[in-house]
Amino acid sequence: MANVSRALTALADPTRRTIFERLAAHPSAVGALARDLPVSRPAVSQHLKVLKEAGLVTDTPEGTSRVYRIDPRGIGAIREWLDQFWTDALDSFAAFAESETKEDDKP
Amino acid sequence: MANVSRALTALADPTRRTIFERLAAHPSAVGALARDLPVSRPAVSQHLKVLKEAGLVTDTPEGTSRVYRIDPRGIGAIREWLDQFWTDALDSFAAFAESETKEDDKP
DNA sequence: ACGTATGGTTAGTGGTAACTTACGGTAAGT
DNA sequence: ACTTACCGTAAGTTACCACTAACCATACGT
Repeated sequence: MANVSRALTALADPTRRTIFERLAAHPSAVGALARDLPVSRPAVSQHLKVLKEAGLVTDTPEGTSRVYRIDPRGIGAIREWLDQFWTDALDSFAAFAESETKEDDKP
Repeated sequence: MANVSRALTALADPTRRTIFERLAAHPSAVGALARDLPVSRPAVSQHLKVLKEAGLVTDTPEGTSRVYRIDPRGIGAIREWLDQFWTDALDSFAAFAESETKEDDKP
């Protein structure tokens, strides 16, 4: 719940979403990410820190480099949070839609 | 995709998440929401505008009032976006975890 | 031991977004 | 017609966030 808050704020930034999608394709190091992005390397490093604190990515030291990969638990937390409303929203919306169509039947 | 971007940025704000969760429980008007929130009524109105543009809520004029309800399509868009990485992330993470345990077997 | 390569951290700055106050607009009741 | 209730919009202020520049730390190769 509290982690969902940070996860959503983390994914709200377009640059962080790009980094996240890129890591979903294949794990990468900071420099490799910065080379293909229009921002500097420190910026990428800061974004990765936010993503890591949100539980969305994990880092592993690999020699002198540092490889970042996606942490499925972060995505899972958001999914669970969304599913909390999913069925209720569908039911509520279906009931509303039905009442609307009934409204149209009025003479 | 472009809508997912706005949906995520919309849900990133804590106040908007509160409004969203409250609407998930039961549809409400602007004034009713503002009465139970620590922000002014125009603030709630602005937040609802953002949520509406993100496809997360819908509004219906009801007499002099205006009732807001959740739009399931917004949640669905985020779910689909997440599912795009869900399986890949699980596979990638499982492979990484396995390689790590193999690493532990080394003498 | 020294140099190189790769990353993380801090200070400072520009832009953006959330909030309040004030105003205008529409619908129902008298 | 006037009043009341409900809502949206505009302008302005404040706070926060993303970014760059500069610096420090760590691991590999010679």
